[in-house]
Amino acid sequence: MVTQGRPLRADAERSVRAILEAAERVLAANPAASLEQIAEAAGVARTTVHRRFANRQALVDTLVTTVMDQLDAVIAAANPDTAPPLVALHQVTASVLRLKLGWPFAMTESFAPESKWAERQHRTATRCVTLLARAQSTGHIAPDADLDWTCKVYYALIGEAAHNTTEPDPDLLATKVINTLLHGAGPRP
Amino acid sequence: MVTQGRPLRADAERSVRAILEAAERVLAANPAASLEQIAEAAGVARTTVHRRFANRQALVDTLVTTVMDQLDAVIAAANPDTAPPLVALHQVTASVLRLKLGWPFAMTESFAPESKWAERQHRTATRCVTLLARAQSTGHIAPDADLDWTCKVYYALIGEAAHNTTEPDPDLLATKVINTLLHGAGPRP
DNA sequence: GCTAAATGCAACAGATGTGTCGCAGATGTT
DNA sequence: AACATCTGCGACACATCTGTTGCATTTAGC
Repeated sequence: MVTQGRPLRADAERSVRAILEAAERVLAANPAASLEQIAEAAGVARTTVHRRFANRQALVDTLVTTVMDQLDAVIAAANPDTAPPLVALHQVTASVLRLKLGWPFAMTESFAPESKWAERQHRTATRCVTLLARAQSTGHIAPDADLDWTCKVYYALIGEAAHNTTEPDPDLLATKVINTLLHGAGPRP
Repeated sequence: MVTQGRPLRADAERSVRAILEAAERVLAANPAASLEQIAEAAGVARTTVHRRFANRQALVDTLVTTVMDQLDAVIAAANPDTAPPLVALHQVTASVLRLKLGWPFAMTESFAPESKWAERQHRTATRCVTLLARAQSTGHIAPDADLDWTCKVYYALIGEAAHNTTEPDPDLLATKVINTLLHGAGPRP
C-alpha cells in the first residue's frame, strides 16, 4: 500500500528485495505476468506485494528507476567527457552490457520510447551523442557521420549483443559491438 | 466464430479486411489493446470480430501469416540466390523496409523469438545468412566475419531504420542500412 | 423481389487481474 | 519479555476482457 514511510524492518526489506528480483526475472520472461506470478516467484503472498508497492506501476517504477540510477553511475564512472573516447566507449559498453544482462526487463523498459522515462532516457542519449562526437573529433568516426543514427545503431548493437548467449563476457561483447559500430562487416582494406 | 467455411459475401470480406487493417494500426500502438478497441477502429461491432475470427490469437495469426507470406514473396522477387549479392541485398532491404513501415505490428510479432513463428522465421534467417555468405564470397564482407552476428546486426539496423520518421523513402533508408552494415560509422580510409 | 447471409445490439457467463480488509500468528527489535 | 511490525490466509468488491447467444434489421446476390 505504501511505497515509503519510515525505515522498514529487516524482514520487510528482504521482502522488497525478493519481490524486485523476482519481478525482474518474471517480467523479463513475460512482461504481462500477473502480480500473483511475481509474488510466487518471490516466495511471498500476493498481498505482501500490494503492501510494499501501491500499484503494479509503482513496482515497475522502482525497478526501472533503480536500474537507471545504476546506468547513470556506470556512465559517470567511465568519464565519458574526459577519458580518451574509445576507452570511455569501451568501458561504457561493457558496463551497460553487464547491467543489461542482469536487468533485461528494467533496461528494456527504460529504453521504451513514449514512456514516462523518455526525458531521462533522452538525456542519456544526448550524453551518448556527445561521446560519439568526441570520438568523431579524434578521427575514430567519420566527419560526415550522422551521430543520431550512429547512437541508435549503437543502442541496437548493445541490445543484440545482450541477447547473445554464447559469449557471456561483457568485455569481449563490448569489443565486438564497438568493432561493428566503427567498421561494420565489410573487409578492412 | 469460424475462420474458414465457404466463400464469404462481399460485405463480409470487406469487414475482414477492415478488421485486419484496424488491428494492425491499433496493435502497433498498443499490443495489449482489446478487441473492443480494434472493432471500434474497424468500424464494426465487437461481435463481428468474433464472428470472423475465433480467437484473438486467430486474428493475430492471420495478420502475421499474411505478412510473412508477403515477406517470402518479396525476398523471392529479389533473387537472392542468383542476383549480384549487393543488388539483392539492397532490393531485399528496401522491400522489407516498405513492408515494415506498412505492417509494423505484424512484422515485429513475426520476428519475436520463442513464438510459434520461430521455425519459419529461422528459415528466413538462414536465407539471409546465405545471401550474406554470397556477399562474403564476392569480397564485400570480410572473410572472417561472423555471419550469424552480421545477420542479427542487419535485422537490428532494419528495425532502427523503420523507426526513422524523417526519411520515409525505403530506398534511401536501405542504402543507409547497408552502408552502416558494411562499413560502420568509422572513417573510410 | 426473394432468400440467405451478415450485421448491430443487448445481454449473459466465465475467467483473470487488481486492490482492500481483518485477523491470527510469526518475527524483528528494544 | 514486551511490543510493534510484518506476514500469510481467506475473503471481498470491482473492473476488464473474452466468448457466446438470440433477435431484429440491413444488405448482397440471384
